[in-house]
Amino acid sequence: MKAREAQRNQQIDTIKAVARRLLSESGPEGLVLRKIAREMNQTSSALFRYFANRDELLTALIVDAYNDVGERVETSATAAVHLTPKEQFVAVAHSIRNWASDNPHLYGLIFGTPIPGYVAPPDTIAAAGRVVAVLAGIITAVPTSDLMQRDGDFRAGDFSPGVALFLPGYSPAMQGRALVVWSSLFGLVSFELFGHFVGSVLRYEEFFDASIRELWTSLVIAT
Amino acid sequence: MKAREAQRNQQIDTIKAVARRLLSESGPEGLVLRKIAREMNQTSSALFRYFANRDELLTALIVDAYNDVGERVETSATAAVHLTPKEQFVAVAHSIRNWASDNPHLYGLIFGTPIPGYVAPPDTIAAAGRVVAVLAGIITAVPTSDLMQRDGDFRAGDFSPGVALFLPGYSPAMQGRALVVWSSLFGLVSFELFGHFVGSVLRYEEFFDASIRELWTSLVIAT
DNA sequence: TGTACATCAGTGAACGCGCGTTCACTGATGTAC
DNA sequence: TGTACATCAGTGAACGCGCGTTCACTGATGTAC
Repeated sequence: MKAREAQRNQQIDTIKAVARRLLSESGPEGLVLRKIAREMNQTSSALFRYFANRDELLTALIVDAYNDVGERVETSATAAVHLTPKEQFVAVAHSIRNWASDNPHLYGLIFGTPIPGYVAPPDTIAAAGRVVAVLAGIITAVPTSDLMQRDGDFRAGDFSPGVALFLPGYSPAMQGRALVVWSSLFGLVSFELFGHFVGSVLRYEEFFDASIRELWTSLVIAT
Repeated sequence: MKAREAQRNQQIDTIKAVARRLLSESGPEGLVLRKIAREMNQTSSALFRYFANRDELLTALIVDAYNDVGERVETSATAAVHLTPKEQFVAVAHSIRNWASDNPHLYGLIFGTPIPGYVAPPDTIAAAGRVVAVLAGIITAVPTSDLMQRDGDFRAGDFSPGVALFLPGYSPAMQGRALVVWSSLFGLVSFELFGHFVGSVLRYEEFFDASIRELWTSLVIAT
């Protein structure tokens, strides 16, 4: 029972690894079961012992991807815990960007255009929350007196309990700004990865670093 | 010559219209030449009179999409020309968001995950510049004394002549902030459209409005 | 400890399907004198 | 204005290909007494 189960798990890992490589080479439509089987010197029908169908494999890859960024982000946050919140934020932002450029195909899978007809299962949602939790945690570490007080145009009631879960007790304005910073961070990564900065930005990493610091200033009072 | 040419153009338009519908229903991989032909009650080989191959049709759709947002943005900017720069920016931002939610499949095509192996032809680049030009134009309309003076972490030389073309004579910090605002705007739209705000945001349009105003404050001195 | 039985991994053939693209062709529409 | 010729749109058959998934099967690995 032990040996068989271990071998089974290893087989699943191999399938996913090959699938990831195909994905990176030719995108979601290049993710072809028969190709995977061929690369493993197996019959395509053998794959159905491990995944009921193509969609199930795709889902596994997506969940893995979320957990992969999640882990990377958590690690970098832990390593930066002795730094100022701002530097923690910068470190975490870079870890997201690095993960994205190490795994552009996976990044595209989870932060790019959704695959039509594909519906994310609950697993995905839990895994997706890890990055958000880390980012919210950093904001939580900022002394309340340092936080931006201005209310801006965010009014109460614009948000659901979702944000409040991560930033309980914070003003709607603060929650709103946090959401903006969160999505802006991914907007920067997407624009770089998807080629929209070509011709406009030269040294991407430096630009990203400065941009992230710029975003942070919308959360705290200028020092 | 006249009649035949007109009919030809109309035929091209029909093909593209059907292609867009298929795209919206089942994404890029649902864009199948034989399906298009079937819907037009034609043979699939007839399509090759109008597009040399599938890629050429895709390119046409992409260029059209860029021009479509471009036009929409230019129209809304013209209509808002009598307003303050901030309100112009807000108006233009909403026009982008509205276009995106009217044409989510086209938005995904140009601002989502790039199609692997597909290389954008120069036509695309020119068309893509229209939105950028409008956004830069609004910044240009702000009196210099109202612009954010702080340099932040943006240093000279981080950018290529690309930005300078749209914002000539502005400080690297200002150019950098403009790039951040630009990508953040699309980050907000993408997160909303691609489902990453589900559970966190309730009233999307209000949230977007407030977010855009928040972004603007990074460009101008608080009033 | 050895044997009978159950479980599981992988095979190989097949089903039914759809795709992009080519090519020789027909027939209608336009052009030139 | 009428006729000969050229251009173009669309046809239909075919090429070569690959796909996801099913199913009856073999043979090896584990389990229970």
